Amino acid sequence: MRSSSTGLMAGRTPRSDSSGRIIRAILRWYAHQGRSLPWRTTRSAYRILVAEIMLHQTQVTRVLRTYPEFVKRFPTLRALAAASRTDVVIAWRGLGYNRRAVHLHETARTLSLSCGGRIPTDEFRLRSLPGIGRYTAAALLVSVHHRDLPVVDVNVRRVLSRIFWRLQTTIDTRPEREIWFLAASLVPSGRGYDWMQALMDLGATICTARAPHCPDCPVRGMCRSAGVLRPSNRPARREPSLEGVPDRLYRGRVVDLLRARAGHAWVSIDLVGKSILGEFRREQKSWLMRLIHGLERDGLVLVRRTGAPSRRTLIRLA
DNA sequence: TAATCGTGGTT
DNA sequence: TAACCAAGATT
Repeated sequence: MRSSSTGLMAGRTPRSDSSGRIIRAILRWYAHQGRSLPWRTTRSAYRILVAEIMLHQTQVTRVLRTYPEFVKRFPTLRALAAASRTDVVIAWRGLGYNRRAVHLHETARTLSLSCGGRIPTDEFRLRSLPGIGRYTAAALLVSVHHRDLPVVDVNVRRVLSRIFWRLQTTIDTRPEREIWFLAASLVPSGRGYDWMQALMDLGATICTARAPHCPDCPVRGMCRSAGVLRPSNRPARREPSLEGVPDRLYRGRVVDLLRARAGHAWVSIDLVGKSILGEFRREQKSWLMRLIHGLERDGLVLVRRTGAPSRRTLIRLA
């Protein structure tokens, strides 16, 4: 039975009468227009875990470039656990958010020690793992065990917000908790997996953030925001930067440099500074050290100081 | 709960 | 180029 008739949405969500039609229309669309992705055809919980972590805040097209090679290099959870962190970070190249590689590696080691190499079926055990939060725990339970649970990511939040509320601009969404509540009432029984994938595909290809393609949408006739969303003019937030280049980009450059020199042991921070800045001036040293200590905190690099007389600071991948 | 953190690509 | 964006996590 479709959830539209369960009464769970009483008084809280608009159009509860038509949600069944909306669900069916989206599932039908997904059956024909859904994307074909490698982590949708595997039965391996490990491979699904890798994909989910890689997909955090990362476009599918970018994950597609790295994922196949990564799971070929580390075909099982145990293989990943047995690898060195350096090798895992190197294989992570091109994905960004390098801390995710550290977290994934930690998770692999934890699970192969304590859970016999199995992915937990318990939400709270999953969420105790580094880098796994509410979204990822739910996504894993749905993808691996085909549980009928709500899963809310940025796509689902955007799509459901637009369908069920009449929004003004493309950046508007309803609050997180409202969407989780609504999402829980929509999951079609026995089809939670398809439903999750369908919503994400719709959000990624039709109901996109900046320029939704409403005419192509399977629920254009039932969506409260279809055709009415205006672009927004919200001012952007400033971020710390050195001469216009945000710090976060330099972080990535430091890791890239170390990746390229893997096996060459330690690199002095003067060389690091020169490499990423071109010219490394004395007054930039404290800035660079702050950057490097951040990487150290994240478990990405090791820092070592040599004694007198040279007193240099050296770093390498952890 | 909202703000912050954090990469790399696109527009 | 600056602003925006992408299968979030954390505090």
